Amino acid sequence: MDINEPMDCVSIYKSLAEESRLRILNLLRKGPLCVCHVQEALQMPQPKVSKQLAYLKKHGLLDSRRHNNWTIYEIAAADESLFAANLRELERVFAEGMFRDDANRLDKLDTSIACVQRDDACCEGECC
Amino acid sequence: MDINEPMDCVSIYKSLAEESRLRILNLLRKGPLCVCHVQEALQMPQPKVSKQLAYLKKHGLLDSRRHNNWTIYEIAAADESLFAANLRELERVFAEGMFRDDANRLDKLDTSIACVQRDDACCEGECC
DNA sequence: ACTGAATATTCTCTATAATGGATATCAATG
DNA sequence: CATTGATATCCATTATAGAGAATATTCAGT
Repeated sequence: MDINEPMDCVSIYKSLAEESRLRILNLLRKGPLCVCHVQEALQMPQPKVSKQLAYLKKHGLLDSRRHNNWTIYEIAAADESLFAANLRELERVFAEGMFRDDANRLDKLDTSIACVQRDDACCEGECC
Repeated sequence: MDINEPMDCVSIYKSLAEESRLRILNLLRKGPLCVCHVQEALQMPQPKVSKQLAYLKKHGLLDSRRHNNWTIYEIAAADESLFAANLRELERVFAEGMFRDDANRLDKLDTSIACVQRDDACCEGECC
């Protein structure tokens, strides 16, 4: 993602200027996730999560791939861009404890029966 | 400016998520300016410039001081913050030529009769 | 085909913020 | 004290985006 136009910058900043989207980035920085896990960790209604994920993808911050019934989202590769720089900064902010509750809920999901051992566990371990 | 709350991050990103505000930061990165010079360089209506400057000050990105009739705005000191990091990144983006026309108009103002030699020149050289 | 789970889209409502024009304030000067 | 230039605020309008509910789509398995 290369920055030439003002709109590129504005688009990135707009994408980052919403709390639920920052919370999503906080979750995804550790690795890809399916929508349902983001929904669980954020404790938000599914349409809202889906819409914000779509927003971030539309603006180039996320990639997604379909895996059976699940859509796996992950942070888009973004070396040397304004977005990459902000990811590094946010990493620092997140590490200081912002959105810790979300991260804790996600951690429980990752190692819990609900994700790993249920027969409807998604992605066969790829995303959890 | 220390970042602890999500709103701090969101507020900074919102502040940066508008083209005219980025154009203002591009002008101010070289030093303080009064409103009229920003207005000249951006070729925007005075109320719009004034409002965006007020917005940036309200959200902690700018400081201002009164000097006779003029209000001098400058970028707020922001070491070690998310804003500081983005200033560094924007410096790079601006240096690549974004908003070059604004910078050129400002350069003309800085060395022109209109600013330096007229008897209503502001700030006695402090800001131009 | 039908079902159910996962995800996406649509709709309406609401809140926020930007725009443009007019006007108000404020400080210096005549 | 009236005026002028510089700046700030107000108002009405418009545009954008988030919220919440309902519905649609997609896919695997039966």
